[in-house]
Amino acid sequence: MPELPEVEVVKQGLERILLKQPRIVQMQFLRPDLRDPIPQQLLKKLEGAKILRVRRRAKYLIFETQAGGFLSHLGMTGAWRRELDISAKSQSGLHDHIRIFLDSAECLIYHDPRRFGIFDILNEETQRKRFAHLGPEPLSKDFTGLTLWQSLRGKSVSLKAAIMDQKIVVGVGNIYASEALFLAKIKPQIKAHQLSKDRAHTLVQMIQAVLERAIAAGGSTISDYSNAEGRTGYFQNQFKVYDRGNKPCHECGGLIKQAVIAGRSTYWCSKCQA
DNA sequence: CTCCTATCCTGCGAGC
DNA sequence: TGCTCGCAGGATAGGA
Repeated sequence: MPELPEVEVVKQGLERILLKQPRIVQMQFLRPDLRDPIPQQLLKKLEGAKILRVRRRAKYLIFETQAGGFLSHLGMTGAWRRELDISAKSQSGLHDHIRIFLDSAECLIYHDPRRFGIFDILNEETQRKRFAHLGPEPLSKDFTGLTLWQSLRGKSVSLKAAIMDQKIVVGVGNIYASEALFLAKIKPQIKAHQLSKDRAHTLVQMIQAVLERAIAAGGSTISDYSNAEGRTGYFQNQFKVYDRGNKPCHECGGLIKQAVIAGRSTYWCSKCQA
């Protein structure tokens, strides 16, 4: 489901919900069988603590409490939603995995049909495991044409696979990789090391542009994404190439092509991205 | 090392 | 209408 813009929008929604720093009354684990088993005992220790703030790193949400932090990765189909005035005994939905009851009479519920998501305690070990290998944030000053160009040296993978590699830059997934390459007018199939410094500079600008526009549009809703307040995004209406195989390019009228690159569906304009 | 493939899951839409 | 098949926003282990 979510790439950086969607996770960022979820974060912003959670911030509004958690503005008054509610206390965790209870963490309830309905289905601990996510990608990795949820460390329930460690997380239970956060009961009673106030949630101080929510951050985002890459596609992870990080919740900070008085007693330590925890993290959430939405995988493909993970979603947080808020419900009001429900009890721990109330019926849960089929794919509801976690419920966090707050002293504000609200409840945060994590829902994830495909179970690719991650929910974990935040400590030195998990930070190392989850974050140590991650590259720069695409919207930060650490991500420039020069740093991207340098990190692609010697890489023979396709450029599209490279910008989806979280070690090169975080947050860019399958949709925004195709969209950014279209805006930069670069063919996704070229080898990563073939990108010139000039075009690396352009690509960085276009990655940043597409992510910022998507955040402003509330993210992209393909089938089931919505933010924590239940609102869907509308950036999917602005896709230039993603999911537009065999359709005309909005810019030049040329044919949008589709192929599998590094195991993922990829879209590009046969004329704009020569 | 680097790169590629298969895999973890469920749900949904296309096509028959 | 009902079935099967292929594919879906991510990340990683394991093999070449």
